[in-house]
Amino acid sequence: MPEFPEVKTLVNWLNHQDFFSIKINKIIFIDAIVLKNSTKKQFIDFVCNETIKKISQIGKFIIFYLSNGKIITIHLRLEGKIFYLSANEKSKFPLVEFYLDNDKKIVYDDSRKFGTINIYDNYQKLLDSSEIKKLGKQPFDQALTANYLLNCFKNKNQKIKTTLLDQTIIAGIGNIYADETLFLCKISPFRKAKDVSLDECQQIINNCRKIMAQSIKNKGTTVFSYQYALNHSGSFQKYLKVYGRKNLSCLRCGSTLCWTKINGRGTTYCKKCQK
DNA sequence: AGAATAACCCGAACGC
DNA sequence: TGCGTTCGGGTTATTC
Repeated sequence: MPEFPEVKTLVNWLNHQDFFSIKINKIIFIDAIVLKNSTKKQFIDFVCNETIKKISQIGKFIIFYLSNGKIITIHLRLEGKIFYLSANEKSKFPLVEFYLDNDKKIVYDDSRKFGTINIYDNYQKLLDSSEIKKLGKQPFDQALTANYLLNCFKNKNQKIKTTLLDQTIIAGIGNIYADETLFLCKISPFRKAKDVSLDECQQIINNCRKIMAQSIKNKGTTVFSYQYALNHSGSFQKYLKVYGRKNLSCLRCGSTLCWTKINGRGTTYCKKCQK
């Protein structure tokens, strides 16, 4: 499932493609369920005859800047993908196809149909939108400090695993990197967030950054069907220490890794070395 | 108000 | 082979 490193990998890949400044001629909807703040007609009027100028990322959101100053956001949720294909190629689960003036198309593909696409008239409206405004600090933001985290955690009665998944605190951590970060920090996922110390907050930040940087180098983690482009997968799954290793031995102490659900999320951890 | 849970969705994996 | 059931996962809405 795409988290910050996987979205980063995708955005890097997209920024190396050749569709910039090429006119979008036509939009085909296979299923418009992904449109959250516009109708099909509004979306077509908004996008057609424009070009893509730049692509960036905020947390797990992908931001497309168009030639008219307008903005499209895409959130991949669980299974969303963006492909750049020849006009006559077909992806497996296309929902929206953007046909360009070069006989190619950009496809939003999503077997689960969980992803979201929103449009904004300008950058300020994006920043003021409910989906972006509430986001917390991004993993590599200088403003993500131990004191910031401690302050966010101090009244949280939730388990730390749940709190790490809260996008209003750190924007970009998902289930894989939450489990991996807690393992590296030797913190039990069951600990209450308010009981995490300042020093541990710093460790969470350091280890989260370390592991995400490694993942980005390896073009993300491929589990389930993640790929950042058609037939391009990441390889960071080879380096995961707990996620997906239920019942295997802990790489640090050798005891058997446990698996449980914490607020509905699968959680893998080492009972012996995570306190 | 804060926290837990249900709902969204459907392919894949599993059970019979 | 084929049908039915279960599961998962990010986020929001709903319930507790």
